[in-house]
Amino acid sequence: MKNRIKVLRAEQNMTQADLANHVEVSRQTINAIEKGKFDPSLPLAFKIAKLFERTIEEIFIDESL
Amino acid sequence: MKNRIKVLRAEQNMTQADLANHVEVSRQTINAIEKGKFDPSLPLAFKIAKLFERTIEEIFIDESL
DNA sequence: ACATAAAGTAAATAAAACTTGACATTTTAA
DNA sequence: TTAAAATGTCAAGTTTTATTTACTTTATGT
Repeated sequence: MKNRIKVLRAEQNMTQADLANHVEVSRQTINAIEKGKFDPSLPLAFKIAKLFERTIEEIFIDESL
Repeated sequence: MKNRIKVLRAEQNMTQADLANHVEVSRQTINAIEKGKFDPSLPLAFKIAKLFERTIEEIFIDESL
């Protein structure tokens, strides 16, 4: 699963730590998600989407056929 | 987290087992998700959304403030 | 009423999200 | 150019929770 978190962060001049604080996870969790090391839980995906005022599918790109 | 899976299933005359087969999880997993006992993983949420040709937010309703 | 399909639930397991801490690399900007 | 900030990474551990297996109850149709 890929995602556009990095660009959305950039648009808001937001650091990984900033985002982590806002959605209440560790900085490393954001980093790992951003790098595609694992997927966020659905609730966390919603939190992130809400913060960026986007839909989940606008942020996360499902790569399964 | 609530969801509209039950109605979407009904619209398609689909049983929990049918849906489970399509998205490759156990029937009980669908039942538990449907009853709100837990949330699906993000990949599973995408699978379900794709099957019903809906967006994730059209199916899953985030209740966090 | 009876057989069967469908749905519900509990307990156990498996899996994966998430944390912590530490350190290395890259970017920023002063 | 150098210090600080931001990012990347990795191991190891915790903990949450998704998912399964097995069993019970309810609905459906004949």
